[in-house]
Amino acid sequence: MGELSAADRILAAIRAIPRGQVAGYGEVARRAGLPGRARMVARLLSENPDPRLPWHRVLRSDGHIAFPEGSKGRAEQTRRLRAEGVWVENGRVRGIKAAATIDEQIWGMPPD
DNA sequence: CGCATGACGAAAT
DNA sequence: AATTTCGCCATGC
Repeated sequence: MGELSAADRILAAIRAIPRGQVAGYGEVARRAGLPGRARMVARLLSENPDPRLPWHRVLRSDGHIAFPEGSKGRAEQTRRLRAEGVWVENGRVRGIKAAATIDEQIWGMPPD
């Protein structure tokens, strides 16, 4: 039977992040069965050609967007996340821990 | 093989 | 809480 490559498992883990939610690079790596390989996740994303991949849902472990301030990527990622109802402020996603508020559980989206 | 690079992480400061 | 330091992993030269 065909074994999935590490890259395929990482991509699958990224695609598995639900809309409106986020995950850290290292977190994605662990979910793909590759603990300690956050940088591999980052490398794959940097070279990913698939526009369908929800790359914007992947952040640093501290909730920060990896792209530098003022960069196009930072702006685009912020835009995409907000479009899914994620609260982003100063290149930082809030609610990493308290991700599930009552409203999110009921409406699948944080309150206005 | 050694060294630099990078969409990283955890701990120390 | 923000930065710096150091560790890790995959690649490319």
